[in-house]
Amino acid sequence: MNVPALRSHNAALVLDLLRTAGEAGISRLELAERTGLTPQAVSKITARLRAEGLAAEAGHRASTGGKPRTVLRLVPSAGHAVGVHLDRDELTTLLTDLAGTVVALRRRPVDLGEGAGPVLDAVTEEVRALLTDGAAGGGGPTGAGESPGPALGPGPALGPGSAPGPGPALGPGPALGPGPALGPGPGPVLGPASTPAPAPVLGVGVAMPGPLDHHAGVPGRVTGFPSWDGYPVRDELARRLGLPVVLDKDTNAAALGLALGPESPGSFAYVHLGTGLGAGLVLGGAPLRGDRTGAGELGHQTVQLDGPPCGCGGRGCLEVLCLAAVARGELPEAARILGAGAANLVRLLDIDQVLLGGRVVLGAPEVFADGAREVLAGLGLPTPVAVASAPQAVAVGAAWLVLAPIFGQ
Amino acid sequence: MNVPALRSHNAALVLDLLRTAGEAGISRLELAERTGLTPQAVSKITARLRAEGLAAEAGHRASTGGKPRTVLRLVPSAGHAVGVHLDRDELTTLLTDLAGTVVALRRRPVDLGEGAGPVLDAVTEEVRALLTDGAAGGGGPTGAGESPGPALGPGPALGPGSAPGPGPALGPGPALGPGPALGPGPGPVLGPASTPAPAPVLGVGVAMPGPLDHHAGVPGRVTGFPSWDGYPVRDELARRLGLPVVLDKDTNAAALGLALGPESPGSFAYVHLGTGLGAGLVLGGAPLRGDRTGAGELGHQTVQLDGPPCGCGGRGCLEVLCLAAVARGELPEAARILGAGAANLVRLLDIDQVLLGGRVVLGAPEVFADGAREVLAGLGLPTPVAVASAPQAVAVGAAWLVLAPIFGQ
DNA sequence: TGCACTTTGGCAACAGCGTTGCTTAAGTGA
DNA sequence: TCACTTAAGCAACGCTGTTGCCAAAGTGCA
Repeated sequence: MNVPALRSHNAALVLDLLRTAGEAGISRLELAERTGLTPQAVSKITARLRAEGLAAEAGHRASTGGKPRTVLRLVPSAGHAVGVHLDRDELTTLLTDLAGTVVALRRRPVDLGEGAGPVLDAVTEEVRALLTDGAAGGGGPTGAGESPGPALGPGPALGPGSAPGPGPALGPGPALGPGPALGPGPGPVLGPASTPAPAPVLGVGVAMPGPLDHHAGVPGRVTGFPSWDGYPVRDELARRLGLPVVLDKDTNAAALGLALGPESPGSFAYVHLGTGLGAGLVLGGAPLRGDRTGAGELGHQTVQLDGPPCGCGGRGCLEVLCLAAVARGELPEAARILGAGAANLVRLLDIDQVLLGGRVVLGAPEVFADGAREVLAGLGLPTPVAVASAPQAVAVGAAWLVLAPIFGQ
Repeated sequence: MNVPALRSHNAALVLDLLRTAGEAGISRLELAERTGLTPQAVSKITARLRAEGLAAEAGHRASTGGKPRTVLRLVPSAGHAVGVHLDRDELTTLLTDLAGTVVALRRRPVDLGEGAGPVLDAVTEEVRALLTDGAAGGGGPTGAGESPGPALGPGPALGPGSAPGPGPALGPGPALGPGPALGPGPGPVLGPASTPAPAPVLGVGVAMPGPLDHHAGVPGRVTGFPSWDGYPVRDELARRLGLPVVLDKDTNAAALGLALGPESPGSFAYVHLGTGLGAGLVLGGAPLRGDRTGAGELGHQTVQLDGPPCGCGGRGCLEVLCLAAVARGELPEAARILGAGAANLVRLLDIDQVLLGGRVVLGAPEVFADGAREVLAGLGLPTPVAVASAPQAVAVGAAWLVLAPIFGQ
């Protein structure tokens, strides 16, 4: 790591603390404590962030006998990201601001079986529509002046992005390079930017079912739709939209979104029961992808030695047992089986929480949550179980694929 | 991260590359390529490392039409670590150099049931004996002059250690702080140190069964021996030996040692079948501990819904089924069950290799390896299965608990 | 009302990081 | 012998976070 990388690193550190502080904000001295940097260093860094339009002062704390601390906040409208959830039968596209708040949302049916070409046509249409229609207002509740809608196109790069590391591979297309920072630039530095430039769209995150090559942006095996295997989704979409594109598995994206959202525990599993059964794992705050983005293949865990055969070649796979129970209408039994799978995760990975999601779960959230809770309690595990209720959790997570690197995640 | 932390970080980066290069060594330009730093920066960093006695020049590569590259190597004898494996019925202590090579080894029976006091007496005795008897020679095959044996005692600190981060908690006792570096210091910088100071022992790593609080250095629950629960093993041992002590679960330590040893894949699971069944997980090169050091609890994975009851409150736990088969003398069946557990790991975590170890496995290594291999192959998983044959794998891993932070791991 | 005290946060000088530009060292090949 | 190539050190430099100092903006007591 060299000195510019150090600068990016610390800026991302501060930016992430601003993000997690949310609307409550955070003072310079708190930032210094949390980062381990000196107050003076934090002052310099936040001054740069304010000049770039990413942070703003927002009131003061009560005095404790001296000068009151100035509260700083992230300016969510300083950038936007597109999240695309490409499910087997539905396409969800949405636009979020820097804080991950959904600004605009579109949904339409789609059939992955039609093949990559027609489906990517649909994605392109939806994203274009989102960026022209949905681009009105949407500024956060900062009160520091509404910004105009996000501007389509590459635009200047935002924040730290040049540090070599395991971040998602962005590109080709317009790269998120070091370059000059976004916003009003180093011109008028005083206070909130008087005439903020249109906040650019930083990129497009795409979440798809099945394992894929996350770095190359190529699906590996979309079960049931072999025509997608190896299709260069990322490069093709980046070419069409003129924006950086990141690709990841649906459950991984959902887990990322939940990890960076509010009230996220350090380690948790997002268990998704929809047309299939999968999990997204977040360990110590970081999503676990695996070298082949294959991590989280919960559906084909053997939980019944010599049980009923599964299409994967195994026997007694969790997915088969669980979905069979669902098909029989025995939801409590399905919940019990799902609970056993969740308990295995909790014990193996020492995680703090289980989040359930997916269409089947959302059809009877309490049944599944209670069923899983009961299994865990029976094993003496106090791990809380909750339902991730937002139906667009995956699409929001897809947008976080773009946003996360800005915050050093 | 501040500037001194940056310096430590890059030094650790270079040191780790020197370590992995082993006896073959690595040139400055290769280091520059691999770290992303400029050749000049690498020159400065390696000059410091040579001045500290941690690295040395060792010959030249063949010329490719210009000045031949100078090969640099780690000086393994520049530091030593003690590894302690405290098993239920046996105590293994060993001394390694910086490269993790075992320099001296002691073994003796012990009974954890006697309680912490008497057992720690034994550990103290063994470590003292190791450091006085085993301290003769043992310098690596560097050919750069044999160093005298390791010197007991705190001595000056070695390498980077002040960076705040998730490294193992060392201490209290003599801290591995920033302080001046080990070796001849910035006096005579030319060539290999002419009269190297005795290489100090950097600390003691202890591996024990069962989950424990890794940061506090306190065992949580040593199954069958409740008298250990909550005993301050780390602090007590650090006080007696006057050395920093790090504590971890046995399987985690073994996995760490295997991860940092030669020929380690990026992600693997070390599956240990001895008096119990557990696993150490290494994902992307980093060991997974979990917040409560509970990760790797493979033994109580449910693989037979509604199967035979287990002492843990569950039914159909992998450990119960597997050990029952062993007790019946049906080793191939035990291997098949173990293979199913390993397959679950491979699929869930997208790992590259399965390493088997532990007393039961070592009693019939081929039976278990073949049995597990067969299960994986039947599921279409090409993941290689190997046996970690060294009986002191856990003790070596314990020593790596001390060494790993030096290399930024 | 006035003054001492506390706390925040910016300005300026500074040490030290990796980088850049250049030079020297040490080989190959015609 | 000489031109060329490659490796690696020296010196100057830009920029990082740090340190020392001081102004700003509050509280609290006389």
